[in-house]
This record gives sequence, structure tokens and C-alpha cells, in this order.
Amino acid sequence: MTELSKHFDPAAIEARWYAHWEEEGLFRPDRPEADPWTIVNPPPNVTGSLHIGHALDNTLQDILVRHQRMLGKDALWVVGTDHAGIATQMVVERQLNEKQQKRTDFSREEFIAKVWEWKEESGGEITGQLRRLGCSMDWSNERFTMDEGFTKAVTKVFVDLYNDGLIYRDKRLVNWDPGLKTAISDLEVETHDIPGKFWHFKYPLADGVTLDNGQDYIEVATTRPETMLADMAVAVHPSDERYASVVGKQVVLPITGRRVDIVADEHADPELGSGAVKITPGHDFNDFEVGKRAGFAASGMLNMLDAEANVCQTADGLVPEEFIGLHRFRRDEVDGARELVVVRMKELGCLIPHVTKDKDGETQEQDAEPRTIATPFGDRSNDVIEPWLTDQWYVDAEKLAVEPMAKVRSGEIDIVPKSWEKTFFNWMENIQPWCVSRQLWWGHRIPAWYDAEGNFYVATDESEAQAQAGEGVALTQDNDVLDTWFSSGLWPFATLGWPEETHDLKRHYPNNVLISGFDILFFWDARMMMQGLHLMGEVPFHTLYLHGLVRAADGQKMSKSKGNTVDPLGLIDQYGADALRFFMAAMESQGRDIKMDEKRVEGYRNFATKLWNASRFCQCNGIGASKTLAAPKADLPVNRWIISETVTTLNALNKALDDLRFDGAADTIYHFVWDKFCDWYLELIKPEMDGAGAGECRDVAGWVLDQILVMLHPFMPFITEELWHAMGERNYDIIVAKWPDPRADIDAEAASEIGWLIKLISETRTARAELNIPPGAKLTVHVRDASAATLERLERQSAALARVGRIEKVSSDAPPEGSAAQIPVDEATYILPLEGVIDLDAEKARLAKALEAAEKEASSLDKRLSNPQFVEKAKPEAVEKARADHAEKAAEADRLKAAIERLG
RNA sequence: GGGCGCGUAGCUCAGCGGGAGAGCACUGCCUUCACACGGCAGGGGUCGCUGGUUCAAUCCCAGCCGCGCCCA
Repeated sequence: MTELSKHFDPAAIEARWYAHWEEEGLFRPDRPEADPWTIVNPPPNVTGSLHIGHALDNTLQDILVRHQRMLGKDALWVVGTDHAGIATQMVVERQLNEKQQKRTDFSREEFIAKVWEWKEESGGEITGQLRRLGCSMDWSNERFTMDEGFTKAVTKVFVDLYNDGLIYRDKRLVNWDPGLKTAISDLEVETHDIPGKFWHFKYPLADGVTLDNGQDYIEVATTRPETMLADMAVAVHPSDERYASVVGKQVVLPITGRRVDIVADEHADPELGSGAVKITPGHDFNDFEVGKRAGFAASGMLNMLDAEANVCQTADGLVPEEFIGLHRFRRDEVDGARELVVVRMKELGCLIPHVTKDKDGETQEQDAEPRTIATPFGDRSNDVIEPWLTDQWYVDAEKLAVEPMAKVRSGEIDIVPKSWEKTFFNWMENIQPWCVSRQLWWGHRIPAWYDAEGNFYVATDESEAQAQAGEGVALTQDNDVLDTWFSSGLWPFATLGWPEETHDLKRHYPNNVLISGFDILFFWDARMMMQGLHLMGEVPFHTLYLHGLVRAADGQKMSKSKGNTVDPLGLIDQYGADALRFFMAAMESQGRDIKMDEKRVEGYRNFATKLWNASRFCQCNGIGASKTLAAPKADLPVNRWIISETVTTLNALNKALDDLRFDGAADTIYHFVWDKFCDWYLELIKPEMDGAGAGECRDVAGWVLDQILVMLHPFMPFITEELWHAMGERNYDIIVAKWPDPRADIDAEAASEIGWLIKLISETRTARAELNIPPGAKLTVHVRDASAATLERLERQSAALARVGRIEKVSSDAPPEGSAAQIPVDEATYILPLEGVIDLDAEKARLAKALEAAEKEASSLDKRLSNPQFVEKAKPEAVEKARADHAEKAAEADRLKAAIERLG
């Protein structure tokens, strides 16, 4: 037992306890006989540092795992970091740039060695920060998505999925990121509306053909003029009569002079513009489908851009010389192919100007119509994505999505809150093939080898591939790596040793709960379900809990570029990790984003200080660690009452934790500690501390404080561990203490007595405050109309009334003449003779106000009760309650009336 | 265009069929021997609007207005 310092300083205890827990192996105590309980941490990027979203995500997980550990489970929280292909490669490349070097100055092997070097030196900063937050992860088995075991797992998964026909190689349009020069998946594309233009062009009809109206060209409109260099058709709607006569005929493309067919396709919207659209299958997803329907093979589709999306020559004479090497569109103040196409079209008389009238009625001509364009951007590079025709590896996501959907439907996977199910199904039902190859160097290299003819062999290693290809065939491995999410999707089982049949794997898969932000529902959660179910044959987790975003105080999304981020470590420095954690829990109501509110963090720091001081009080009064897990025997009502309140609180807390209502759990413990334990219980036992009941009070107070520390520990691990030890000798740390088991019932009699006592003291205080009686004044009270039971209570609680209520003496004698304050509580009325101290009119006004309120309530209840429909149809409990409430309010009104009459 | 969610006290949020709650902020009193990061008392809301269902609606249903997010 150590004496608590007068001021609570979180920083003074946090580091010490964390190091202690970790050194003692208490994050994963050896419990071979216990039921396993498992949660895996969404592996943060190895490049990352702790942001406020991590603080939320990890606090919630830590609350659950600490709770389960205290329930005696073999609780495992798997932790590790993600190699984060693109992000990490970008970090290292940026460092090279600072030294005027670039990736391609090095061989692949040299570059990868540099990344590993960076990882060893600077990576994983976040793991230290998670420790500062108090997260009790199993660091002894820390994993990395590129460690040896993971590589083995990833390779096996790729080969197995390939052999199962669920991975294939295909040539089709992908989302190409010209900044990073890699393909990315649909999910990595963010569409933003940006201002753009809509140009209208004339495409002359070939061979002297005209439309029915005599027009010798077709008007097409486009937001991407540059792609006309690779146009392969013009499409019109099959039922569009304006063009029916020219379907099957051709147009001559201006600038290049190439002839392309006019095709009928439902993609063309007759309502939009002229109803005719140019078709560029090599650079537009819709046009790709139109092109396929028009009979073009993917390999025959025209491409005019290189990997950086600059214009290039890919077929003999396809692109006029002056365009070669230009950007797609204006960039860095330099016009690109888009601008040059418009210039040439204008010169050729093929540009149809956009005509508007200004406010004076004057006609204005512009080259193009201003328009907002939904434009795809790469989420990492922020470059405009170019649909590009390449060979890539795809996962047949549609097939893999079947089982996850079935498991969510059957309830084997419970998505919390349920409202996300619809979003989940909507995406899964419309899932597209998942492009998993990336043209990067940092990542899991694809286990496929090619021979000189372009045949490929998918195998676990080169020798297996060689065996497939036959001896003597020269093989080269695929240069690409896998999407980072392909490997993190294996996290729930690969971290446990899969593909080895390890002990941990058998015990801890499926995981119990997964907690993640909803922003990675598709990226990660759904992929774990797909891969877990296919490879393990079982769900990866039984409950998927999705939380929202932590937003800035003004509701804006936090982002580095906006400069409105809040650093969780700064908050920890200022208020302590416990306060930040409690804030996160208290604000986490299911399904709503959290707005940052620093005042509230401060409030929970104050809460920690309150608990600290309450413990100091206990310490100074000989109250210490409880000897028993079960509630001590108690005779005094105040002790029986606080034991009952503890049981009630524990039940509510258990329910909230079971329901994953973190806010409800935090709220429950907060109010018990502050409102019940500190504000009433400790005050009420003060007068007992040197009386006959002192021993019992010490036992009970010590026990209740222990229960508080244990119940609060998952939320505030540091202060509770500190106080746990400060209160007395312990055989174990609180982190591995047993969850409360009071073995006590609710004591209705004690609850009623203390409820009455609290009411009496509160009412007296209110009267004092309203009548400006000095708070310190010690009063004599005359009681009238009291029942025998109440008189007994008054006698029994006289010490508490004196100390807490400042009611020195209770007398059954008639009060002296003169002005007095009158306080009805239950059946009795308490009279404070205050001749000369109070203003009679003030007391009359006070009682009149109370009477008005009581009568108002009574009459509203009366109205309800006199409605026969209510009495007939309402639930009996509701009727009964209304009757009881009415009787109480009516009686209260009567007593108030009598009190007013007595004043004359 | 489709989907989801939100609009409750000045602010941040709970509640979601029986007549409204918390924290912060605000007002008054209190240096009472755990705590001024505190104690005691108090003020403040036609629960976005309009209809409907019901004995009863902040809560359920429909429509509208405003705000946010996701997918096309």
C-alpha cells in the first residue's frame, strides 16, 4: 500500500504500468484450460502513425479484450502491421527523390532491400503509440504482412485459388493510375465532381451518305476529345429513327481520316445531346462493353496512351506525329492532346460552338459547354485514373461472395449495427472481378512464371513452375506484386500460423469479434469473409462491429491537407490515456460518427481525478483492499443499499458490454462512481466512521471500491491498476483480476430507506437554497404526520441527517409559532422553524410553485385515468402506474395545500 | 438516379410507444477536515415541419424541408 499523492498525474503512472504488464506477459496469460476468445487488430500501415481513428478503433478492442481477460478467458488480441504496398513504396521513393535518386536507379532487389531497411529503422512507430494508449495486445506474437510465414500463406492462397479457377489472367480495361504507373482496384478509385467541358463535334459521314434530314455529318459530344484519336465507332440507339438509315454506314474521323462504323447500341442515350456517341473501347469502360458487343476483341482495341497517360504511337500511323508525347490534357500550364484536338477540329470546321445568350440578350459563342464531370481519381496518387487495356490477374469475387452473403443472412456473422447489412449486400451482390496485380516492387510477388511464348505457370516456387513447363524451358517470374488487401484478407488465420495446423489456429479461428471502421467494410472485412470462408471453410469472425469516423469539432472530416487533425498523443499528454479512452467509449454509440469534443475529454480527466480523490479519502479512513470477492455481510441500510447499487450497476454494465453498447457501458460506470458512490455513499458513511458501524463500513466501502476499479479497468486501465495496488496488498494485478461476482441480491428495503433519506436531504437542501438559509446552518426539524416506520428511520439516520443534511435535531413536538419552511416528503411534512430568518412571502411563493407543479401532474394523470379507452385498452401496468402516480401527486398537493394554510 | 443515416436544452450527444435525459456551457450560494479537475441548488426543450396509425407519438407509418455519407 502506497500513500496516494494529492494530485493525480496520469503521465506519472502510465508508462510504468504498461511496461510492467508487458514484461510480466499479462497481455496473454497462459490459460490453456480456459475458453479461448480472440480478436485481431486491423493491421495499421507500417508507415503510419497513430491518428484519432486508430485511437477509437483500438480503445474499443482493448475494452473488449480486457473484459474477456477478466472473465477468465484465454483472451488473445493479435497485433501486427501491414506492409501497405503503395504507401510504403511511396515513402521510400520520396526519400530517394530528396537525394536526387529514383527507384529505377536501382535494381528491384536493391530497392526492396532499401524498403526493408526503412522498415527496420522507421517503420512501426505506431506500435509504440498503441502502447501509450494502453492497448493490451499480444506483442509476443507481433506479425507483419510480409514476414516469412505470411509470404508462404499468400503464395499458397494464390496457387490454390488459381487451381480452383478463382484466379485468372485477363486482358481488359483496368483503372490505371498514371502517377503510380500501376493498376488499382475499383475500390481504390474515388470519384469527384470537377468542373469540365462538353464539346460538340461534327463527324462527317463517309461515301456521300446523309441523314434523313439531309445533314452530311453526325454530331457527337464528348468530355474527352483527345480520345477521338482512338475512336473505333459511333453508336446510336437502335430505336433512334434519326439515325436508322445510317447504321452500318461509316464516318470519317476528322484529323486522322480513319473510317469507323456507325453501330446500333443501347448504350447511346437518345435523350442526351444529339443521341450519338463516339466509342473509344480502349479508354472508356462503357465503350469497352459497346466495343465488345460490336465484335471487337480486347486485343484489337486501339490504345493511344502510354503508362504515364501521354500520347504514344501504338499502331502504324494511328496517331498523327504532332500528338506523340503530349499529355492527355493540360497539365502544369502546358496544353495537351485534348487542347490540340480541339484546335484542329476548329480549324477543320468540325467544332460546333456552344451558343448562349448573356443577360443583355447578346449571343455568346464558346468552344464548349461548361459542365460538371464525375472524374475518377486514384485514392493514393490523386491522379486522374485512365481506363487502360492491360493483362492483369483477377480474383473471381462473384463466386467468393456467395458464402459470405449466406453467412450474414443466416446470422453466423452478425453485423453490428445491423444497418450496414444492406450496404454489405448491395456491394456483394454487384461485385466486380477483383484486380489483384499491382505494377509495384514492394509487396508479395505473384507466383507465376512465363516462358518465351508467353505461356504461364502458377506454382509455389520456381522449381515447381519449371516442372510444369518442362526441363530446359527458360522461365521468368511475373514482375507484379499483389494488392495489399489480398494479404491482409488472410489476417484472421495467417497470423495464427496457417497454413500450418497450429494449436493457436485450432483454438482461435474463427475469431469472436472484429472491430473496424465502416470505411474498410469492402476493402478488408468483406475480403476476410471471402478468403476465410473459402480457405478455412469457416467464418473469420462471428461479430463484425463497425464504428464511424472521428470528425473534427465542426463536423468536418479530419485530414492532413485540411490541417484539422487532432493528435491523440497530444490529448494523452494533456489529459491522460484513460481520459481519451473513456471519451472514445462514451461517444461510441452505434452508427454515428464522433465529433471531437476536447471539453469532454477534459471532463473524463476530471472523472479520473474524482476517483483518485475518493480513493484518497478511503485510504485516509482505513478503507483498503477487500478480502472477499463476494459482497461483505452488512446490516446498516447504507451498506446494504450500496451493495445493491453495485449489483444493479454490474448488471447494466454486463448487458451493455454484451450488446457492444460502449456508450451505455461508460455512462453506467461513470454515474455509479460519481453520483452514487462519491456523492452519497461516501458522504453517508462519514458519520459512521468513528461509531459502531465503522468496521462494516470499511469492509463494504473497500469492497465497493474494488468492484469499481475492476469494472472500470477495461475503460481506464492505468488509474485502476495504480489504485488497485495503492489500496492494499494484492496477489495479482488488476489486469488479470476476476470480473465482479457479488453473490448478493437487491435489497429493496435498504433501497427504499436510502432513497427516502436522499429525497429528504435533497428537498431540505432545495428549500434552504431557495430561502437563502446559509448552507452551514444547523437546523432543528419538526416532523408531523409521520408514520411509525418513518420515525424509526429518522432515528436510525439521525447521524447522516446531521452530517449530510445539517439537520441537527428531529422533534415530534409541535413547532413554535412563527414563520417556518415546510417540506413534504412522502406521508410526512418537515417543518423548519425560521422565525426572523426567512421571508414568509418567499416561503409561500415556494410552496405555491410546488403545489402548481404537483397539481398540474395530478390533473394530467387524472385526465388520462378518466378516459375509459385508456383504462380498457392500455397495458394493466401502465394503468396501475398512472393510478399510483396520481395518488402520490394528489397527496403531495394536499400536503402542500395544508402547509400553505398553516402559514396563514 | 439508387441506398444509408441524421435533424432532441446554447454546444456535443443518449433515449425510440405511457408524457424528456447526460456531459460541457450558463445562474446563485459555498475556501464543509477526499476532491475548486470540487460541493450544493437552479434556469433552459411546442424532441425539423405536415398529415396518419394508436386509448396514448420525440419514439411507429407517409410526405415535405434541411444536412451528411456511400454506390452508380
